[in-house]
Order: sequence, then structure tokens, then C-alpha cells
Amino acid sequence: MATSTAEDYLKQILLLSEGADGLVAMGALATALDVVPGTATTMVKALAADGLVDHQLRLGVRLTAAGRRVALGVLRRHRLIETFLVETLKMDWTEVHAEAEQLEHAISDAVLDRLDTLLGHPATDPHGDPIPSRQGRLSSQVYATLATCVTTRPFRVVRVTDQSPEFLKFVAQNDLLPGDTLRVGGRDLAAGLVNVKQSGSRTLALSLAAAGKILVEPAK
Amino acid sequence: MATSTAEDYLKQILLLSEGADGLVAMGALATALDVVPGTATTMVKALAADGLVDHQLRLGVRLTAAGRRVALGVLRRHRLIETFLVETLKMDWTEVHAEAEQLEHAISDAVLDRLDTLLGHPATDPHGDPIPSRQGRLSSQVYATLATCVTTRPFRVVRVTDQSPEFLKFVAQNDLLPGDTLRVGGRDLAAGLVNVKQSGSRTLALSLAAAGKILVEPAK
DNA sequence: CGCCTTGTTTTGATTAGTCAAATTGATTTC
DNA sequence: GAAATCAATTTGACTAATCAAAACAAGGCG
Repeated sequence: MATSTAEDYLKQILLLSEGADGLVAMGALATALDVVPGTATTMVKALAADGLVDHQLRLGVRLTAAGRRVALGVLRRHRLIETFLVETLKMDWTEVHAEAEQLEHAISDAVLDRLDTLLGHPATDPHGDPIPSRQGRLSSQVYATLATCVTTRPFRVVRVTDQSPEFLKFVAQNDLLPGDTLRVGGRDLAAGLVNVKQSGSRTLALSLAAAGKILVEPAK
Repeated sequence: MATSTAEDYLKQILLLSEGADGLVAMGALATALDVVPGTATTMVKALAADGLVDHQLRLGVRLTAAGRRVALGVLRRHRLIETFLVETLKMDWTEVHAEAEQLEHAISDAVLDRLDTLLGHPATDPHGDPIPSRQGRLSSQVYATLATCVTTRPFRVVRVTDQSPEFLKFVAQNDLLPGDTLRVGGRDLAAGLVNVKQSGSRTLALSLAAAGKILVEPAK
């Protein structure tokens, strides 16, 4: 079992259930995987037969312990590969996601361990996403976002939760990379805008939706 | 087109047609790919329909120019990956073949180019197999083997043409690695044996079949 | 010359993954 | 409380890759 397609389903279920109550809707899963809903239903039934997921008919799906183990393995491979592509091969931050999407299904544990060692056992990938440990432990720290943090103190960006090249490019061009510090000047909820104050008295406006994808922690 | 399976067929046809008159028998292809003959026939017909191979009914198959281009690309990926695994990740010489078999279908040209640069544009992989250039040029130098070389002068191993871990392990344990120098003491054709004299007056006997897999060039 | 062996091709089934479209179930909405 | 809406599931069909086993072609041999 555990074909590359199955791995994709499991990984996606894991990602979509983060934060939520755990049940992932079929529609959301199908959209994320770019298949029609019926296909997702069929595949989820097969995964359920293998004991990798728990399918609540008509309500959604959640990972079993076994499925979660597989999914964390895939996620570890994905994020270590991304880190390798950026750190070692100096590839563009904004494009490694797609590369890793392919490689995560082809790389063996032996190679992965070497990579992990070469990189010094990194805790997060270049986007700030935590890398599951070899034992399948995933740091699930809850961070504030630019949409939710207080305006009274400076913050440092720790993670960007949108892997699309467009968004990542925007982030890079506006100094919102993990590690960059800033402070939220204020929010206009009616207009759905967040004002960010950066170093050098520079100011930047972004939508609440975009702000919610930038996770931060108190600076210093 | 060019699924990962098709890539494997094309690569294998290229490898099997080396040296031979160019026509690869279906049986040999099927054996190399570990499928039944009928499967090879079916797949070859499909590749022929795509203009990647020339199928001579009942006689065999050869690559077209387009097919050769694809096959050389796969071979380049395979051998560069092997080199990377050994040089950069310090993996075991005898096991990287299987790893590369998977990765060669998942790696993009962008990543491959970085790898090539990182490794300093190597001309051969760790087994001494030539790496096709980005333009699809493949050095096809003809070497003597331990089964064919003269006994009057020393030689240096340049290539080992059997990727099985067992054979590679044997090679490594007996100082027959690419770069090692030696001299053929004599041959007993009746018994099918070759006697090799190594540094330190060490002597080693191996079968003609094994000797034929070790390519050499005049030392110094 | 006809038979037999060997290798190749065909045929019919199977598995994994997918889509389009019809159907079903559940929830709002009136 | 029926009707309308929306998501989920089912059904039937398709593609890629494979196998098992039957059918076939071509030489080689008696």
C-alpha cells in the first residue's frame, strides 16, 4: 500500500485538519488535490479499507494513528527536501514547493537521513513550517498572525502558510520573510486592511486574508 | 507522454543497444525490466506510436532520434544523482543505483542543473559510467576489459559495468575500484579464469564473465 | 519436407486512479 | 412541513500498465 497518490491524500488530510476539529470535508480535500469530489470519495473509501483513515459517511474524513504516521513521514520528506533545495542548492525560495511535491515520493529513508544530517537537523523549512521528527513528532505551536496580534509591541515573522509562488514572491519583496521584524500599526476591519510598520519607518498595507497567513512571535 | 514507465523502457533500450548492432530483442528488454514478454511488446507498440522507437515486428526495437533524446536525459539524471549521492551525501557506492532509479523520474531540470554545478560537471558517475551532457552527447569510448586486455603492461580500472550491490561489493573489497591499477597475469581460457596481479604482489582470480565487466585503460 | 523449439505477439482480465453525470441525503428557506 | 439548495456518493466508462495463457512465426533438425 501507500502509493504516491495515497501519500498525497494522507498528507493533504493532515494539512487540512490542522487547526480544525479534525474532520476534513470531502469537498475541501477534492479541491486541495485537484480532483472531482467523487474521486476523493472513492479514494478515501480505499484508504479507510486499509485502516489509514476514518471515513464518516457524508461528514468527512480523519486520519487514524497509522494514517497520521504515514502522513507525517511524507510531510517530513517534503519539508526536508525544501530545506535542502534552498540551503544547499540555493534554489529560489518561491519555487521549491513544486519540486518537493515530486521528490517527496521518490526519496528513501536512507537518503533522507543523510540530508537531515547534512542540514544539521533543521526544525523548520524555509517557510517556517515545522519539520516532523523521524519519530513523527510535529511541533504544533500556536502563533499569532498579523491579523490577530496586538499592536503594542514588535513581532518577528516565524512562518508563512501559503506556498504559492505569487504569495511567496510578494512576501519576499516586502520584507516579510521569516526572521524579519515588524509591528502592526493598526487595522481597519471595515475595509479589511492591516497596516504594517517595518524597519526604516516603511509602511505596508495588506488584506486581513493575507495578514492571516503570516505567523509571528514577540520579537526579542 | 513520457511517463516514468516509458522513461524506463527507453533508458533500458538505450543501455541494451550499446555495443550491439542497435536492435534490442523483446525478450532481453522484458527481462531487463522484469516484466513478461507480452507486456514489453504492448509497451513498445505504444512507444512506436509516439514516434519514440522503431519496432521491427518479431525482430526487435531501436530508439528513434526523439527516443534517444529522452533516454539520454534519463541516463543523465540517473548518473548525476548517483554521483551526488556518493560525493555529497557520502552514501554507499554499492547501493546508490537503486536510489537513483527512483529519483531519476522525480527530479526537474532546474534541480539537476544545480546538482551538476555543485558537483563540478562530472564526466562520469562513481562506477565510471559516462554522464551524458545537457545537450545529449554521450562519450562512447571503447575500453578494454580485464577479459581482453594485454598482459604486458599495467592498467587502471575506469569503469564497472554491473550495478548489482553484490558485484559492486566484490569489486570494492578486492581493490578493483575505478582508479585502482593492476595488471593481468594470465588467463586460463579452458577454466574460464583470469589472474589479476595487484599492488603488493597480491593476486586475484576471477571468471571471464566477471572480468568482462571491469573496463580498463593503460595506466600512466 | 514436415515437425519442434524458441521467442514474439495476441487476447482477455485485472488493478489503480480518474472523470462525467445521475442519485441520494441533509439543511436551509419559505 | 414541503421545496430548493448544496454537498457527498454512486455508477459507468476510460487510460495506463500489467499478467496469464493461447496463438503464431521462423528457423533448425531429423
